[in-house]
Amino acid sequence: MSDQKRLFLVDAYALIFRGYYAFIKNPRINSKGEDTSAIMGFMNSLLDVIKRERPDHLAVCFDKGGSVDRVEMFEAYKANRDETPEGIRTAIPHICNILEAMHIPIMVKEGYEADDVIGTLSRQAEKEGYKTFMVTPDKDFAQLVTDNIFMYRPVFGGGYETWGIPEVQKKFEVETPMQVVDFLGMMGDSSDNIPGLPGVGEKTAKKFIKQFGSMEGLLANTDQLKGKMKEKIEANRELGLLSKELARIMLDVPVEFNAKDFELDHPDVEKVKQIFQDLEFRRLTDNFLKTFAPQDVSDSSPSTSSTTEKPKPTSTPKEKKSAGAGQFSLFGGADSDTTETSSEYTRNTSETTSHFYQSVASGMATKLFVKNLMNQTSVCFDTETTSLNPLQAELVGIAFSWEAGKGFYVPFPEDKNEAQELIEVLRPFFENENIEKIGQNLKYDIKVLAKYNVEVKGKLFDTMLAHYLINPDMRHNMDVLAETYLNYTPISITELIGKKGKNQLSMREVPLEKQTEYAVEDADITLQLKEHFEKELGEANTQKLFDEIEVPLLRVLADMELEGINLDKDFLSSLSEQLNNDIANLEKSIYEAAGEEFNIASPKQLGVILFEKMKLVDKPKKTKTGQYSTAEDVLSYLAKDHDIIQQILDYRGLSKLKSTYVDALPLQVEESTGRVHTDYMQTVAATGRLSSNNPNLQNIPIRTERGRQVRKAFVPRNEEYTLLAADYSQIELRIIAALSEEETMIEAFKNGEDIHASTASRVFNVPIAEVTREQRSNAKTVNFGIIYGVSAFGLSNQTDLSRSESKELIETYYATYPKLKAYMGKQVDFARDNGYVQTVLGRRRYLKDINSRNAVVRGAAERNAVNAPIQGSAADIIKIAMINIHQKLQEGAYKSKMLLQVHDELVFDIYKPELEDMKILIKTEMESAYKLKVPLDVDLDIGDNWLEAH
DNA sequence: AATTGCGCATA
DNA sequence: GTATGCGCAATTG
Repeated sequence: MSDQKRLFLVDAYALIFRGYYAFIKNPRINSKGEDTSAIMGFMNSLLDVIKRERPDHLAVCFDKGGSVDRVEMFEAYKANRDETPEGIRTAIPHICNILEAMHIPIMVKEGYEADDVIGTLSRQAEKEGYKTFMVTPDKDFAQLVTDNIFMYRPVFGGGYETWGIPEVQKKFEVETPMQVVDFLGMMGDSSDNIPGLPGVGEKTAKKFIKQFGSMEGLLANTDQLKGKMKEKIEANRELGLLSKELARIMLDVPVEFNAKDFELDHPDVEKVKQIFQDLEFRRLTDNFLKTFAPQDVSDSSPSTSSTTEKPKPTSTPKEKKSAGAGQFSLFGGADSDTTETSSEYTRNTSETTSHFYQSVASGMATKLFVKNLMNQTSVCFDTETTSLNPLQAELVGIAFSWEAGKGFYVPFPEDKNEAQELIEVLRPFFENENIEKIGQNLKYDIKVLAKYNVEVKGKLFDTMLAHYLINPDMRHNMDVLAETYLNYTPISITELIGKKGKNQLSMREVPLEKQTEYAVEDADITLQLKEHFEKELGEANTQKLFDEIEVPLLRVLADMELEGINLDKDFLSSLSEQLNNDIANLEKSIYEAAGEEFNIASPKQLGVILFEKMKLVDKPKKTKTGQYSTAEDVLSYLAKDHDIIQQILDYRGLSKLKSTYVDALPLQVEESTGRVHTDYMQTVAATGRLSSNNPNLQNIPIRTERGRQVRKAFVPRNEEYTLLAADYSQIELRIIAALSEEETMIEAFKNGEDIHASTASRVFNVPIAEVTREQRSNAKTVNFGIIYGVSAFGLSNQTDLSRSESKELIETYYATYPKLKAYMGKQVDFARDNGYVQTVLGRRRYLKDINSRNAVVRGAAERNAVNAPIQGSAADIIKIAMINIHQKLQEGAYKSKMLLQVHDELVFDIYKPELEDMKILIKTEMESAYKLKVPLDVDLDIGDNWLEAH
């Protein structure tokens, strides 16, 4: 560890904003009526940094008067930023006073931004042999990073991450941090109003950086570009260069780094105490005194871990992280869970890690292997197949691992009979109740094995599901997990079988040796991930969710997917013909009205016809890409004045219907079963819902008469069966009523009232019998809106009400249901304090933006805080119902099957003789899945197709 | 052949 | 206002 001096440069406004918004919903106001939120927030961060890092040198940098140079270059620079809030402006003088009393130097330079001051100072310090840490969340600073200059970014939930050169290289895909300027210049930055190059976003910018290295490189080589992109860039040379200059942090601010002045000195304790007292800070005073107590701080500081590392924190991260090993926190006292220790490392791969992977080829060896396998208590396995579609997949091999770094691969013969013989040898393992099976996305393996008539029994541990509960917002690919948690890069599948498309190999064509390396590595890594996640699941609720909901559900979903649903192809093809007719007719009259033929489906061409040729409107609305907007709402508005518009809308509707459903669905019928098998994704929706794809059976039309017809194509297995649809009535509204304990609403549900009419009767103050259709409809819109976190603006867009009428309606609504309002506020407060919200079963959704200083971003997080527990609890409840129903169906050996889930609805193929039993079983299980203060109500419908069963 | 934005289907 | 997935056009590789 070096004993290089460490300088911390704090980006004051960034931390002040963060602090201020942390308290925005319940601001700190002292008895003098001063809003002290910003001061409190900032001081907490500052003390936190000092406590964690014990810098020897520290300064706080402010902006002053904005950047004269930048505004001179570009008038709009930062023009669309909100004005500084009152609470922040008044805080600044106080903060300066405190810093002064703490003997912490304040660096400002009129006409320069803090970025520039920090940039300049960090370079000067570097020359004098310092390591500099720029304390800021702002990504722009990445351009300043060098071997000796780091970003020290606060991350949500407390803690910091350090960005050195490797992090910047990775994050921005650049070779040197300096290229971040080119990158930002190319793609622009809307919050700073850096325009960027038109048509260049993140992807293209990264590509250009790799290809040309810089903005100048790009502009000098536009001859290598083609088409539209070439034109646009050549036409915007100046803009590009300007953008780059705007993005560049200046390094020549007339300030001077004087080591002596920046030394972290002892504060004038009395003076600071006095100021804090005037501001009425109690806890902060304690915190301050502890931070500057002369003794060893790491023992007294509450946030430090109990490990007895030396109190003096270490310097720049240097250690190599070893795969699988616990992370060693490089900043002595820092919280190791949230401090990301970086980084001069290369990631491990199978080439740099010792391992023992072996294939088990001969019959004799296989028998010995299975004998060994059966002695294990917990084994990770992974199937390799010829297809991602489990119904078409043939086994190519199965990898097993039960010890990190070791594993075996059993290759499968191509001959079906021989393969079946081999699986019989392995059957005892899979069907053993006492051996735990570990895997990544086990639903897939279970489905593949089911096709070989093998059932996977015993306890399961799915690393993908585990990670979904631990961190629902991340992706859960094994490759990503391995890199994140094990610092290990597995062999990529493309390395083995090539890019998707023409020359892609089947796994079968890969040499055995490579199959073994790849497959066993997967099993090995998954096993190691399991060990990691097992600990993280520790939280009582999460563990329970995993064991009692997600893992059992995986088997249920596998069965539903294997079952599929019967589709009436003939019906769809006749529907398709009808649609074709109608579309052709519309097409004809549209071309007539327009006077020419064009692609109606192309918004671009359509816009030109409508607004340039026909000039239907004086000043047409444009989209942000500069085209005429032909969006639904714009056109609907014009529809009553122009027949052609209505025809275009009809055309669009019918084409969409035809292409997305009527023509697409029959193509998804699985040849081997003659049925449609959707794939439920258990780990994509952040709220805990399932999603469905290939095909998506959760968005089959129902609202319009025409669209609804598609549902007729979903039919029972045969004449002996009927379809049954069971859906929860108003489940989300019942949940919010129950969780908020809003008695008025709870009573309405208990009495079985029409909840929207009931709401209307109360907010419009009329007897329930006299509620008009319009009143009920408006009440319904608000009821739904509440679940999403309504605004008056949103409501007036959805109803005929004006903005002020909407506002009034919302206020009356809250007055009618005061506890509902209180509940929403509580959720937001909880999120602010804890960084997450949770469902009835403790499923968490983390909301990193809940304290954002951007009002729009923060607002979205607040709506999430209200919506996620509602939507997520509903998802929890139906999952419980599915598991219980599935179990009952198995226990009773019923022929009836559960086929589909559509968020609040379950669809079954019912064997007619079982119908009465099923009605009772399904309704009972769904209504009793979870006990709330409001009864759950389920509607059942039966029919010869999905439309009738509704 | 793959990515992006738009528009639109569901709960 | 929440949560998704998919088809098409447009644009490039």
